[in-house]
Amino acid sequence: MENKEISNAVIKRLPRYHRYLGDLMAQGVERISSQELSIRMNVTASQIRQDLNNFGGFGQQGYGYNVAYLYQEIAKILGLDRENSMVIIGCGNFGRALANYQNFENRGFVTKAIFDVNPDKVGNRVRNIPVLYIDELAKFLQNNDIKIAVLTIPREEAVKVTEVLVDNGIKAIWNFAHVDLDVPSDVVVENVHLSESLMQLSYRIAEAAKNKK
Amino acid sequence: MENKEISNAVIKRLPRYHRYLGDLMAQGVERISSQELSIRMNVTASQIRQDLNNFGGFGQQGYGYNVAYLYQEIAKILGLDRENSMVIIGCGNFGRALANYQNFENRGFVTKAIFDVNPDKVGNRVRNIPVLYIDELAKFLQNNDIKIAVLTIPREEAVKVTEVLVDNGIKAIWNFAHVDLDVPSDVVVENVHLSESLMQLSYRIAEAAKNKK
DNA sequence: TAGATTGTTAATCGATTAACAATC
DNA sequence: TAGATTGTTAATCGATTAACAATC
Repeated sequence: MENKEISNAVIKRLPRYHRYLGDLMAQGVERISSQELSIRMNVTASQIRQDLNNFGGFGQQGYGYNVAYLYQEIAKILGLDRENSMVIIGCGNFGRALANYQNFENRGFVTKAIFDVNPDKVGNRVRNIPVLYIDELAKFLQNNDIKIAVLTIPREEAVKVTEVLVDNGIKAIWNFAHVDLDVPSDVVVENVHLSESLMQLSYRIAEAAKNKK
Repeated sequence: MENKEISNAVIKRLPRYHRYLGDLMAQGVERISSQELSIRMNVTASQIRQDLNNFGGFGQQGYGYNVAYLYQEIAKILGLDRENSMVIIGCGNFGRALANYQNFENRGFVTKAIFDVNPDKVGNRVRNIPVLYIDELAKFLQNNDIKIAVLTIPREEAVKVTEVLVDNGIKAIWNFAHVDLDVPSDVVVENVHLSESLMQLSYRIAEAAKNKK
């Protein structure tokens, strides 16, 4: 009820905590202090404690944090304790690459179908996931409980398909199209703008070159 | 010389300005005020003016900004006015997807070669880009002026290959491997952690579900 | 108990927004 | 010139870091 409104900065850091804790578990580490973890992750111990305390007290004074327990709690916070069914829109190189990525499935992100406009691709399977014709998307969404739609299609198509998705109750979109989608406030969009990421890298190269002079 | 140290928040927004200005150009818009642009981009006009003034005064009082000019200036700031040659390490689904992405080339990011451990893949071509054996990487870097190395390989391999890259003078890494690379301070790394992006989306889904109750 | 380390409050730092004088 | 809008300074807001009392 009383929602403290977690800041975006914190949310972005959660998956990284999850990863480091998973690595620690794999290394057989049982407990860790915010201090030790801060050194490994190259952040401040204060930040770690502040971040975690947004969600509750997971540690114990004088002891630190139990790695396995904290790992599990963060997984819960991130919603990794349930299945997130997905559809991928666009069976191009990217769509197929994502469909083939076993790792997502391990974390509960299961792709149920891939959709494409190209009739030649329809009927194929990618790692046992059926490729369906894009016109069947609306019906598919009505008949299946899909949590996430992944958009790996060009911008114009992405804008059009988003309407179909929203009209058919999709509440989460993972958007690889290079466009800002306009959706109702109860639909969450996570953008992956690869060309923007590449441009940031390019900026830093240019900056480094300038500083050398 | 006097480097004002541009904040990360600003750098992240630059590509988005670039995109919106490109769209405006395509729409035939010649001039735009920070106010108009702020409405389209859903940010404050103040932020736009502050951001741009980190790099110089590109506007004119009483007029606003010339779209084509500002577009070009931001492109320069982002280093898009020169060629950024790349190599892609890993000819899996992702490596091939990136190699096939024509859009990068249009912005000056040209892939010169793809490297892989699998001898079966070596000798093939992806859109005319040769696939070479990973053992030839060091020699290739010595004989070619490569700006960016793109890592689309598993984490353990990524860590190993990074050593080869750094030893052979690579100063920029676009890292798709789910690991934090340890590099000297003059090497810039831009991470694309897809599973972290997906987890953030998952968090927001979980959060929305909680708030509904 | 003494030592360690959390949870949390207070202080600092940085980024965003507001305001307005400068100027086209 | 009058109106519009920038460039920039000042005010506010939020996030990070420091400090320390609580407590295991």
